[in-house]
Amino acid sequence: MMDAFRDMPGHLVRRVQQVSTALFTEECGGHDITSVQFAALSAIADHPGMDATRLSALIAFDRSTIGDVLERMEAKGWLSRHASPGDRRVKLLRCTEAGGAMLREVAPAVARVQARLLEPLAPADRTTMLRLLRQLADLNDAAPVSLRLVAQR
Amino acid sequence: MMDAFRDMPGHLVRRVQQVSTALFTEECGGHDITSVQFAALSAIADHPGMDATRLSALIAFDRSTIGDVLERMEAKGWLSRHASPGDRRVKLLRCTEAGGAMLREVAPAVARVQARLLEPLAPADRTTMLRLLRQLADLNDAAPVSLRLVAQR
DNA sequence: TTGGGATTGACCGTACACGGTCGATCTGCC
DNA sequence: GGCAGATCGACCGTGTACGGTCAATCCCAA
Repeated sequence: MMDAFRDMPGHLVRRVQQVSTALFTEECGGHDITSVQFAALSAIADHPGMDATRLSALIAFDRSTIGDVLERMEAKGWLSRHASPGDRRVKLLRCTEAGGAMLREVAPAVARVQARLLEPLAPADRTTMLRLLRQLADLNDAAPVSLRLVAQR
Repeated sequence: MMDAFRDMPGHLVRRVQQVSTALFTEECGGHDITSVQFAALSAIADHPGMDATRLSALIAFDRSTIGDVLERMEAKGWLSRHASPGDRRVKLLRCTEAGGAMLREVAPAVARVQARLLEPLAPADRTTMLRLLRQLADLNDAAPVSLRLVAQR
């Protein structure tokens, strides 16, 4: 079986991920933002005062990684982290003015990424693809242990 | 639009990638092999005497990364790198006995990963998903520049 | 034949993924 | 009231992604 891995769903998903990243970089590269940072900033703007653990569950992030991502975004002035009055362990996240401006600025480019990603499919297939992706993604049974534990609460 | 990014194809693809990785780790974690290393070893076994650049094009790898991956696999004794007689720049790749044994050993686990990844879909949808993924992945137009350049030759 | 452009692998820097640990802190249960 | 267990953020180690540079080498054309 020559090059059997080429038809494996796992490998294909990895390649589509590559395409997605490449499109994002092409459309938004000039704004010094990554797809991961956009998702995080977007979620923080929608849920002001959230802590990092809740954010990681919301956007399916590894808790170990999110600290670095937030630090980079804080350095760029897109968000603020301040201690929670009720719980001294927690740092609450808020989107700054600059962060909101960045979100509005890249929104059209992000929309283009999504459109271009599914563009090669027939219009009917695009809807199907979205439905199937959602089905696979929503299987937290298969999600990393760290995410699964959080999701159970 | 609350949490709009949750329905974006880019975000969904990222999450499916996560599921895929988690399944691979769960099934093959005990063998000290990653999905990336499996794809590389598999390709080398199918194409003995290939060089690293050709390998990176075949399995859609970044040329900058593949050196480290190969080094780790060489350290585990799964492959050998020796100079090409014709071109002193090139290092030819070959799968060792131990590498071949590892491939045979994990093959059933890798097959289970692929099955489990698509398991939540209806049988008819699995075929569709594979077709759509292939369609999106084969768009080298959208592939990273480094890969596109190699593919053009 | 020689020089310029292309190719190869090594390397660097940054960003992310994920499993794991640690100290500080909160919470529920006895 | 106090202690065990859970949680939070910080941190570490390894593996991967990707853009970029560099020296060595190859190849083609002038």
